[in-house]
Amino acid sequence: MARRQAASAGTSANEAAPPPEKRRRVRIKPEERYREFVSKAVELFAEVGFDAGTRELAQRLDVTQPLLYRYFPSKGDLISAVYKEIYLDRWKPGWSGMIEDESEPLRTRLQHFYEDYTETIFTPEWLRIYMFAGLRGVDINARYVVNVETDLLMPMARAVRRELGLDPDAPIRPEEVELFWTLHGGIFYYGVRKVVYGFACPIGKEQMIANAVAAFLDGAASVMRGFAAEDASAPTAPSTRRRSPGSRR
Amino acid sequence: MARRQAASAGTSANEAAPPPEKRRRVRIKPEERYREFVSKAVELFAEVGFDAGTRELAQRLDVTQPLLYRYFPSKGDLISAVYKEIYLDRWKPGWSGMIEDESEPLRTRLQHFYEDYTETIFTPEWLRIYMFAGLRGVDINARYVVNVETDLLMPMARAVRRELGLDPDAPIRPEEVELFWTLHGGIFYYGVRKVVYGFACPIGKEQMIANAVAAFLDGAASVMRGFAAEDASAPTAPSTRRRSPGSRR
DNA sequence: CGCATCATTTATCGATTGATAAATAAGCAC
DNA sequence: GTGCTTATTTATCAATCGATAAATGATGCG
Repeated sequence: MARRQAASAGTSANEAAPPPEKRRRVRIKPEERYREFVSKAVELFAEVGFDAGTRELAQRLDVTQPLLYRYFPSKGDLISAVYKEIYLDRWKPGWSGMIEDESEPLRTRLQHFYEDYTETIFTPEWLRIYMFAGLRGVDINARYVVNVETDLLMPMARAVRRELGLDPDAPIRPEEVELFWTLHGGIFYYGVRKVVYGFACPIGKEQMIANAVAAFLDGAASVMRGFAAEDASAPTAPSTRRRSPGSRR
Repeated sequence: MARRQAASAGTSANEAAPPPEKRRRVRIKPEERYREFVSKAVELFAEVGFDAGTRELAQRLDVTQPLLYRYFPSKGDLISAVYKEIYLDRWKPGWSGMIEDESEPLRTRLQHFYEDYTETIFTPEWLRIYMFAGLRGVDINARYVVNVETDLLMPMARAVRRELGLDPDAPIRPEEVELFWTLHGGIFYYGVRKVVYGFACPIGKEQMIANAVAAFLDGAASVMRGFAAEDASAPTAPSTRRRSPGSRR
């Protein structure tokens, strides 16, 4: 917790930094600089968090700190650019189609989807920035979570319904979405343990996905059949608060 | 991102803080002060993160900032005390017994356990400090994760084995632990979405647990029977790398 | 080559940080 | 009440933060 101590143990003459070291000043196209900045900012913020200093970022870029303010009016704007890079640019629109495309069996589709999805998010950059952003209280994570529901979990729910011979176009119940969240969250948390907490997971990613999907699909079937039975017995007012098969009390 | 601006728009005479406001100075027993400090530090660090200032903490305690350094040699020691409060003091040793006690059906036990466990961890303080600590890279989360495995997940694995008529004393395979992690992580992530990301979960905690446990127990049964079959066909070298029933490739 | 543009650097400000030393006073023992 | 212990405050330091203004020089165009 001690402050960074004086780097060189030389004469602490109180004035004049030891190595003035004329800087080498190269000019680079603005667009390329911008990309450099955002890329390194993603890396730095993922390591340290959004409290990382602009001076440290400039040092990693081999540039002076005020130059950052030519490209980003404030540190907040730099952070917004980082958000965009992680949340928007790395999202693949093909994922929802991948889940609903019926040319392969459901289990295989989910396996392939989650292998691809986790290849995107199981990196220190993605996971750590996602967690840092969530803790900062910005609404971005809440919005991302909405995307996950509409573009990933609801397609999954429809796919499972087709598999079970249930109506895929009937409105998806909140309980169903929540059920798929447990699969999604379980897989997500594997990445957090491995990548963020540095925990040595003894099982490979593919095998973990295979087991999770297998167990989930088996178990979800009966639960979702239960949901459908409830809907059939009371077809009106389909959304609000009703018992689920496993719930007591 | 702008720095905190001058609180009062009065005369910025450059010197002399506007309200000297003699402080009221009450003496409190050291032990009680210590508890006060840790308690408020938990609250503050959970909100802001461990970069929260010692002055802000002192202000919330209605005390001056240097007083903190009489109780904690450095800010790092304060953080350690916060860790202890969250990770150690809030862990209930009875949980593992709760899972393995066979006086109730397994599904009921898991339901009750997770209701109790989530009552402990589904608070802003617990979840946010857990995430902040994990991102700081301290080993505490990795150690906590070991505790979860040995005291929660492995008891669950044994319980399910008994349920299925399998040998509960045979060594638990890594694949099995990993399988229970998906249940645990799925439930955990519900709390993160709700408490940390502020996402409005449409389903109550109890109902979500009920559905997750029901789906998982159904699905886990077949997967774990598959594990046992593999063990039976090759009883030696039980641990390393083998196919699981759901895995392709 | 000379010149203008603008990417980059130097210098610096005011605020805030963790931490230390010394002065002060609240509360208990007598 | 007197006095001692020590919990608490006042004052202050050096480092670091985000941000701004002005000086500088690399590059491309004529």
